Amino acid sequence: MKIGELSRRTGVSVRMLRYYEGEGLLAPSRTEAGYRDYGSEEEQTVRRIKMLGAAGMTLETIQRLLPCVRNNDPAFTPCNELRRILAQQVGLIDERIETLSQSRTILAGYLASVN
Amino acid sequence: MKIGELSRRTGVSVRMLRYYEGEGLLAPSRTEAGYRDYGSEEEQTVRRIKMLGAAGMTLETIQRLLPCVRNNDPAFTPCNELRRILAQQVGLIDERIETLSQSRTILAGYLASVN
DNA sequence: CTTGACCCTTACAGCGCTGTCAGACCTTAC
DNA sequence: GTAAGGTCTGACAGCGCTGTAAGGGTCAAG
Repeated sequence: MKIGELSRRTGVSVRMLRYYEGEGLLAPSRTEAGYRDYGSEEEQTVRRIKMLGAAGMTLETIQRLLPCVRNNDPAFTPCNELRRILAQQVGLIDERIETLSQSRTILAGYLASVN
Repeated sequence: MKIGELSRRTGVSVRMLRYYEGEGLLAPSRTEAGYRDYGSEEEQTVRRIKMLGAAGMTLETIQRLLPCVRNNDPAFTPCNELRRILAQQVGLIDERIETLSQSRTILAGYLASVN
């Protein structure tokens, strides 16, 4: 399928699909005319990228994760990597939540003092 | 005092002090030579900006808040504004925390499925 | 053949800061 | 007078996407 259709099916903008490719997350074949040609494999990948992205991961991080997620054959694991990265990401999120909570406390304090 | 000293005393970089001014949060007088000249009033303001900033507020938001915080004379309140903004900010933070929590759940799910 | 809908690449813009560099002046002290 | 250190303005860069626009091919239907 061509990029427009993939975009419609995944809800990812054409712009971003091309961007994914530029960042090395996607490598669709090309028609003779130079049009990107995606298979259902790629569609799957895009959905995964979208999920991981929704989880707050950077494209760069997702890229390191993708080769592991692609063949979820558990035997193929140069991907202890995977666990490490995921755990690290969770840690990162926890930090951010912690920071926000502190901010919340500060502001709530202000707010209370204005009552 | 000159900008360098204020920077040292508040821990805010010279760059950012000038930026605050550019954004209208600060308006130090100038010496004949054109040097910025800050008083203890301004130092106070910078500390407040720093706090609010640490609480995740945008400079623009802080700017709307400052005139209220400056004269904490509670009688002088065109600043019901203040309460409104603070409450709104807290809401914003809560939203972000909620989003992050969802992300965390997603990733933790992945992580568990890899065990 | 022409039109409209897609596709291609390249590149600029914006979010909200923050660092850094360049070119030039001021001030203090030796 | 000179040198060091502080200050001034203005401008470019980068973070990680994301939209948009320009200039130009491709493909299908009429």
